[in-house]
Amino acid sequence: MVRSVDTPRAHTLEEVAVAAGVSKSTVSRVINNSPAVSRTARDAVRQTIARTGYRPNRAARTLVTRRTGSVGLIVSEPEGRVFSDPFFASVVRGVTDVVSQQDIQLVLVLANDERAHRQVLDYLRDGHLDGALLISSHARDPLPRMLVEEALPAALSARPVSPLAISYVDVDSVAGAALAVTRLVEGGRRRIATVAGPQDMPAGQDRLTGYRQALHRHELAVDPALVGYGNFTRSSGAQAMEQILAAGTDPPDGLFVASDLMALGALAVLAERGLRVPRDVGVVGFDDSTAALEARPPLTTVHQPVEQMARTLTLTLLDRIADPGSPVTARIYPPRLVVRESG
Amino acid sequence: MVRSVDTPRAHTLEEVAVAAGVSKSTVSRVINNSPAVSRTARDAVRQTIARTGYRPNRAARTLVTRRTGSVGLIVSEPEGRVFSDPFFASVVRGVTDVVSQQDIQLVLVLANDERAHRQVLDYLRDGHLDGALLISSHARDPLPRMLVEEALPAALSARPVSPLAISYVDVDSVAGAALAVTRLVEGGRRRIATVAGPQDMPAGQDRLTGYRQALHRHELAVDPALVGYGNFTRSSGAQAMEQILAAGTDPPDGLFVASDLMALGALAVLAERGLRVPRDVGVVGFDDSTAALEARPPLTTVHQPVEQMARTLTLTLLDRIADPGSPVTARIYPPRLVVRESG
DNA sequence: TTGTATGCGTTATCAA
DNA sequence: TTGATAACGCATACAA
Repeated sequence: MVRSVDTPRAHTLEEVAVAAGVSKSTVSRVINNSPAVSRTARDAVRQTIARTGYRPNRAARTLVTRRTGSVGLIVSEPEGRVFSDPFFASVVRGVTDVVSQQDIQLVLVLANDERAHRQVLDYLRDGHLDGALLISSHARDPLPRMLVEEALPAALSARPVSPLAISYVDVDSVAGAALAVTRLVEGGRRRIATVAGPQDMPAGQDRLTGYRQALHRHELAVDPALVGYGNFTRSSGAQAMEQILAAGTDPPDGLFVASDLMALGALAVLAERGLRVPRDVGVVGFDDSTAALEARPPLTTVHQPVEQMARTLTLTLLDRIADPGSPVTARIYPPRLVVRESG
Repeated sequence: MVRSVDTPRAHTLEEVAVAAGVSKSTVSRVINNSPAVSRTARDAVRQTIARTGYRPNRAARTLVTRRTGSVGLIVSEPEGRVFSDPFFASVVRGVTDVVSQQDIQLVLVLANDERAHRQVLDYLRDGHLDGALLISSHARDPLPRMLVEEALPAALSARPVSPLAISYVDVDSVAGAALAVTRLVEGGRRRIATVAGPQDMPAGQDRLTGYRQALHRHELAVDPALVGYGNFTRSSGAQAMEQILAAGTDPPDGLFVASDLMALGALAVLAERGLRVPRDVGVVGFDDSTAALEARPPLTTVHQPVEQMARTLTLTLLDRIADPGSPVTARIYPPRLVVRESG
């Protein structure tokens, strides 16, 4: 960082070599941490690099190593719904955290349609991207399978819909939902409704499954009228809630909402109807990030350590890029209840 | 796209040249649309390219042209608050729309601290990035000035705090806010409150200014008790609203909220307090995107064509990258009221 | 442990 | 209008 004023900045490896009195090869070795360099040579090179502020040319390096040092963040979701989701914010933080420390670039790619899917594959095949991080893919998203078939380095931010030889991280949504509903039951609630997620996504399916499991386990009936469906957005949560309130004879005394954002929508509707939380209705949600904290009243939630998951996911991908033979891994995070006051 | 099965894929310019029976130079010229190529040569090359599925190597090209074909999306905001803002989603859509059509990569960079700021500058200086798109910078964000000082290609998503020789797009927030308040006045409201934005951001300042202007123009007093401040997040909107309701003797009969997300927070508080919109309180907000559509009840808003602005912004940057001598431009979009039902 | 020489795939210069 | 040829900056096989 410190470099004397009269030292001209070195722009190439060769300039560093000359200044340090060694060959280009030696400089290259030092930069790439080759062990086959003498202490004295290494020190000399390191010093001149520091003094001259030299930084390697990425393109030149890529040309010979066939590595770009950049990975794609592929948002494979129709019309960027993901973006306004706090879940996404956490993912980005986790990913950039890992990536920026290793001087790797994160390339943002929106892949909504067929054409965009092909583009992603081309990018990987052409070596513009070393690997791909896939965010929030729907059941019918063909991208994960395409990536596996072409053996391109990739990792998913959630369990793939059908079994696939691809690494991913996820939370145990079944257990999480069951945990939420159990808490409501143990709090004395008997008419427990749920605002469920989309049933073409594992996260949506699993949370509904967990809800059902918990009810069965406590010998409570599953009333279809108490189940509404949303697509993880705030407004869809509100709609589902309205539907539940309209359909039922009695309003529910407990509510499990399958996502953060939907919880906000559902809470707004409850407030509108004059239903107090948790006096009238106990609510437990899923916690993607801070939205749950903003909920009014504060919401008891099943916590998802999204940022940490994203870090793990990124490291997994980088491993795989470095060593294509590394095994496929699946990391399932256990659920944890964060009790605030509601529910 | 169509290419016969027995045609081996061409990976280099040279392979294409051989297959087409011309020299590398000619192939290069065709690819770069040089006019100095005969029709016959051009056709031959184009055909073989299509047949072999050849695509140029980005790194090799970058090495000689000094252009990476990628621009940075710099999110210079503490702790990615921007991410959960629908404003950001629209920006990303607009930017990717332009960028993907030109086969330019979008590199996502979170620049929260000093260190990250330097990194952005380094990236640009080192030529890893051809230019930078800056999102939502605060008053004390030094990045815009740093970019200008080093003459690095950049564009801002909003008017810079202090005058700077840098291109940007923005909406006329003063006029927009005035438009909103005027509508409330003309609807017969007299005690008009505002949930204002942060006063260290132009968007926050201007909207408060517009609010004041409109009140003055209609000879209504500005009551400090009717002004609350948020930071553009949903929860801060709720807090500001609570503060206003707590402070005042009478509740307001009109409300102007300086942002989309804050409006949702404010509406939730009104609902909680049993204040009906628009019966008790007329509300007009600012429309960053879809959040306003999700507002319950539907909100009359001052519309910001964020996606289009982002497209313009991107094109501006690309122009500047192509021709560094191109003039600095500022595009201010006029406000437009989208009447839904409230207000 | 070090240095020399070659090649990565393009674009650009120059001569033909 | 075309083609040889020389960079671009780096990593690496090989020789020393």
